[in-house]
Amino acid sequence: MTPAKRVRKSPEERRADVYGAARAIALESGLSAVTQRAVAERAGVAPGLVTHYAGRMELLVAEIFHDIAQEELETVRSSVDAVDGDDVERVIALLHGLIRDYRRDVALVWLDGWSLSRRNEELAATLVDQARAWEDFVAGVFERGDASGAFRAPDPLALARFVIGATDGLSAQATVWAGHEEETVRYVTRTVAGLLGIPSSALARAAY
Amino acid sequence: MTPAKRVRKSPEERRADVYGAARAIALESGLSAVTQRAVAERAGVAPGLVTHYAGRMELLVAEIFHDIAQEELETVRSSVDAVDGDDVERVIALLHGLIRDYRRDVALVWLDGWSLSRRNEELAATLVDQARAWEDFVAGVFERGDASGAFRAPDPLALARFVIGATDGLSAQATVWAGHEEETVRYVTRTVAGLLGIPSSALARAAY
DNA sequence: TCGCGTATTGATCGGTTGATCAATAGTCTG
DNA sequence: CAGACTATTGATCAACCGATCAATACGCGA
Repeated sequence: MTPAKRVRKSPEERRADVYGAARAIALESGLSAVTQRAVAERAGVAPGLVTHYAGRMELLVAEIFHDIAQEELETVRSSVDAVDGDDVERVIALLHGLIRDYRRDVALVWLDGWSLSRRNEELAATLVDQARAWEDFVAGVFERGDASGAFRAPDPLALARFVIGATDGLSAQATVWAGHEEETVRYVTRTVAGLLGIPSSALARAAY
Repeated sequence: MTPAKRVRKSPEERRADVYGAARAIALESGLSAVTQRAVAERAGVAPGLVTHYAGRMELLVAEIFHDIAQEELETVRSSVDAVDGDDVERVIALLHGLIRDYRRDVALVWLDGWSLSRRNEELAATLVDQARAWEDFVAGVFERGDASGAFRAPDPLALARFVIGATDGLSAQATVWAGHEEETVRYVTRTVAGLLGIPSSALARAAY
């Protein structure tokens, strides 16, 4: 056994390596696959270095979840903010982000998160934070449209919870109705549009 | 160490003990807590006896999940069948069963199931079966109401998937909107009623 | 009451996990 | 170029996991 050649990097760079590896594993194989040894191997590093940078593995898992959830929120947020049309089109963009562009890997990470949070306090706290952030964001889109008179949303927060819950649940079931994604996406979009009182003509205009 | 006194039971009875213990653990602490030793201790039995009756632990987990999911389906089904009113009242009863009477422990078992199914083939198959059974049941309720003219449900299966997905997702978020259960339940009920074209007068009649 | 069939035990194995830390070796500084 | 600082290693620990099976002893039928 010849000892592996060492490469010495700056703490920041190495930390980025480790977190990047953990993130990739989470997206590929789920949060529960983010183990010390798996991360170490993927990062091309000794197991001890992972906990050296992460502290406890539970913290690493929670932080990775935060990063993944946060990034997806930002992605959808910016795609909604990029809309220069009216508030109806913003809602369409939001629903696209929530469903059509739905990333199965991210959905599974959320699923693992809910399941794992029972045994990981930090993860549980992070999960609640992220869920709240999503609620605020989605409710904000509804609220704005209601204020501008583009559609009706008397209870934006309740509707936000409903829409988020529905899309979360539906993506969990993705394994079941594999092959019916397009159909389901269209159905959800039309349903939410109906709830907001958005006429079908506006939907058609937005390529639906 | 004095050896524990043995009690000899019929295989059927002992099997029931073991499965009962596994079921209780699953409802209390989640599917991932259903381990050989935990089940053995709870059943007051040696670890070896658990696998002796269950075969592999993965099979036991899958069977336990099946039993829990199946029983809840039957509970909701019979509460809907017990309605002697019209089809609108059947839908109300269905939604009550899906949401208001929602059992958090069962919801968490479903959550664990989705998460664990990635590493447990039998569980994955059982999960798909149960999800289909729920879809069929809920779609059947909508279909019947549509046929009788009590409400409109042009695409019962798609609506069933939507409603189930929404309630699943919402129950996953239960920790987040703790304290807002009643509000959310009412909102979902009114929303689904709206989708079916059920007038608010009919809802009011059913105590909503 | 005895004996036999079998239900039951519990120690054991190989595997996984997270955490720890003395030893090692890069690399920057003086 | 020498030395010190510190990033990195990897073996090691205890705790868990599922699976196995020879040994044991319970309790029914004769």
